[in-house]
Amino acid sequence: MATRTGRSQRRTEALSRERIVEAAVELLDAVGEDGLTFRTLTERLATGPGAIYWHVANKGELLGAATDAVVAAALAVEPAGSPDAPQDGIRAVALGLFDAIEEHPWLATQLATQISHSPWGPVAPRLFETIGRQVRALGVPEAGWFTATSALMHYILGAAGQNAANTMSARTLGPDTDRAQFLDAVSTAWEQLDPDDYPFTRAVADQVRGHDDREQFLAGIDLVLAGVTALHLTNG
Amino acid sequence: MATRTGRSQRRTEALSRERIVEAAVELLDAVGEDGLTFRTLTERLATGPGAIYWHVANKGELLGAATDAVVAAALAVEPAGSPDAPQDGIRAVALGLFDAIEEHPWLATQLATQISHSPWGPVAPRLFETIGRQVRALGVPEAGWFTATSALMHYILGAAGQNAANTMSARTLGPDTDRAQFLDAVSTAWEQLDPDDYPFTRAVADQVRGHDDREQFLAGIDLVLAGVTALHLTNG
DNA sequence: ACCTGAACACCGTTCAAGT
DNA sequence: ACCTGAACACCGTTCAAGT
Repeated sequence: MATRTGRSQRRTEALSRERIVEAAVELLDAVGEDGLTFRTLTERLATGPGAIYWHVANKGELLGAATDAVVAAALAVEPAGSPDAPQDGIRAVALGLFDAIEEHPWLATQLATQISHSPWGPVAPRLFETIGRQVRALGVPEAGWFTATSALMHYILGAAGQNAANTMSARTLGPDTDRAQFLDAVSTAWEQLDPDDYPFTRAVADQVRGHDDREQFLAGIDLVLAGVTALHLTNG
Repeated sequence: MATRTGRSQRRTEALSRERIVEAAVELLDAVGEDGLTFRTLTERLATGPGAIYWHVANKGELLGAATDAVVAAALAVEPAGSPDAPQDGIRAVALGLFDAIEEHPWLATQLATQISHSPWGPVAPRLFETIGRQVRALGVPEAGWFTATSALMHYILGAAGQNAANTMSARTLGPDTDRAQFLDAVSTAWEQLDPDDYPFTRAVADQVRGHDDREQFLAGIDLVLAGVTALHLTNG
């Protein structure tokens, strides 16, 4: 009668750091950040906590490794050949991260945590390098590399995370609630804010309705890119 | 002999949601996110967990209230009279948040968590409204309000958070480690990355050395503002 | 209405013991 | 070298009982 969730049989393959990280990612995707515990993880891997601690120092390191693995996979898809428009390279990287965060909603919070708890860890440099190469390909002079790359990085992480939050919220409202319905709900909620305290937000509420979020995300990228071009007189 | 930490005597003032939130902020500032527990909080307030749960639904709500309180205070300082250069309004708001995150480093992670866990909560609209008003004052046409405001908001939160992380890391390295020394350490670490995998980051490492972070932060703001101007032909 | 504090279920982590 | 699993300290939360 005891319900066997997943693969709780005796394990055949040997344990390894990669298998543990892989299981952690699957668990994060399936049950979210709060659902990943050493209990659920050991059950899934059919082992004990001590075995996991043999391969991984602690939970923080495990979350870091899971984050890095997903980010690395997302950035690896980046097309090698540069397209005719140099800005398409950045758009591709940005959309890759956008999709990854949407597919793994826990990624948004984890990226913020990783970057702010250990900026010297593997995640931050990986992101910085990938985005930075596209900035360089854009023809930005070296003096502007740091500013342009970090502006793009912060916008991408923030906007994609915000968007994943919207997707999650829509799911919470009901499994059949789609994005349009949710944006409609947000729009309506904003329109009901106090007119004295929130005149701007109320005024903008209507714009949110009917917006395609991917398009909106790219509009933000283009805005930052316009700033890069304006300040650095890139490819005239 | 028992060490009485802080004000663990019998409490005189009545408990209230505000007093609880205030104590939570003080505790977060003093001992960080992990140090705030219902144990430490009840000790500081000389009460029991049940008393706190009478005023606050759960820990998440408490963290949300603490975040909102600090953000509201930071944004309230915003100067009422608009200066001659319209961009100074945005710079003032941005620096206000920058300073708040630096003073309360837990704010960076919490802002990300709050915005991504409950975008309908008080924090996100408050930020959006305050930044948005400055965008409007800039003369941006209504069609661009949403894109411009969210681009600025995401850059501000990301860059200020990144910076707070640097400050914290410097403190971890040693109490007498100042920012210049830390940036030097980061610069050196980046220069030692694999040349094949991180050519861009290595090339930019030298720029990081000797940069003033506040100046760097404002450079990013100006980059996004340049994008706003370029795309919307604002106050040409 | 507001507060007390013991109790509960659960968490991350450790470690002596096995192979 | 790698894994087991009981045990530990601690956490957020509940709730019957008090005032």
